[in-house]
Amino acid sequence: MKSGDKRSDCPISSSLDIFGDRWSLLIVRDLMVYKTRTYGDFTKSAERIATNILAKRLQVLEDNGIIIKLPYPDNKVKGLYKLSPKGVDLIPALVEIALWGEKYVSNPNEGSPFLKEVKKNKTKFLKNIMDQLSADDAATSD
Amino acid sequence: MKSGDKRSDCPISSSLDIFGDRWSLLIVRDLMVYKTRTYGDFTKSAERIATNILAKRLQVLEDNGIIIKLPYPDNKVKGLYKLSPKGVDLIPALVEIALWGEKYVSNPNEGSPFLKEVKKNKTKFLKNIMDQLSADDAATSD
DNA sequence: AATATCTACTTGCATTTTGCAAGTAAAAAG
DNA sequence: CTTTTTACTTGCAAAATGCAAGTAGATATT
Repeated sequence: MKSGDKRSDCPISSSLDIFGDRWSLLIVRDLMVYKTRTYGDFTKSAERIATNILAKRLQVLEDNGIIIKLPYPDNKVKGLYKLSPKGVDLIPALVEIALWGEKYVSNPNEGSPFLKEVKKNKTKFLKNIMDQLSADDAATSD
Repeated sequence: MKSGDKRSDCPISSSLDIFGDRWSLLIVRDLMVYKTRTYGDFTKSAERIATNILAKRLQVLEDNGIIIKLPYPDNKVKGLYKLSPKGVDLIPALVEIALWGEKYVSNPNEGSPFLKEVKKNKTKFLKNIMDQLSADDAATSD
């Protein structure tokens, strides 16, 4: 988990060194669904992450260039987190995990509208959402 | 990590409740690459998992129906682990994680032959490897 | 048959991570 | 000027991780 210690050169292993825990990908999920989030927003998600864990995960994700912290417009206390391009590129993996989870471990009667779209046309869904999040990137960088 | 406690109904969250740690998906990776492994084989992988952790992860993965433990032919000590169909279905997620890792956190000069194939034709690669592992399923179940 | 070795674990213990509850400091709102 | 909101930090108990060593039964060796 600390930056610098890679267990091996395997890309899967190196990836898991960064986000192989129970929380990191949920943060990415929230940023995929909502585009931007404040610290407080994250604490309100269904899984109820503890604030100390949240702070650490946000730091690791930021250190690894997966998320970006921006100042909140006209407010010096709040911050706004969003996915970087590197973070946006995690969406295909996230979607595959979601599909697996829905198939094998989810309540059958609560299919999310998101996953319904994914199953209708995965390629189209990915292009749409990734383009959208990338467009936000371009917008905020000027 | 214990069976039974789901943090929420989100399929991503529920999936991570099972394999959201630094080791589980490496076990799945080894079974994807090598088809079958003994306990000792796993301990020889590059990341050098400790034997107590390995035993626990194998148990959790077996409890969750992701891997299957078979007797080793003509040997009462050894066991042979392999992916179940549910485990085989994790391969698309694993491949996306590998692609992300190769793009962002891997040594640029060591592209695996596996990933080269994936990048040439992802759909074909997935079909081939998943069919192959499923065929092994059918063979061992009679 | 006796012994050594191999295989799959288990156990003990130190370290690290997680999780909960409470606290804090600065900005914003009233 | 006081209260509230926001983003954290801190202290501490519990759980997970990691290392090293131990064990028990099957297998190979002499």
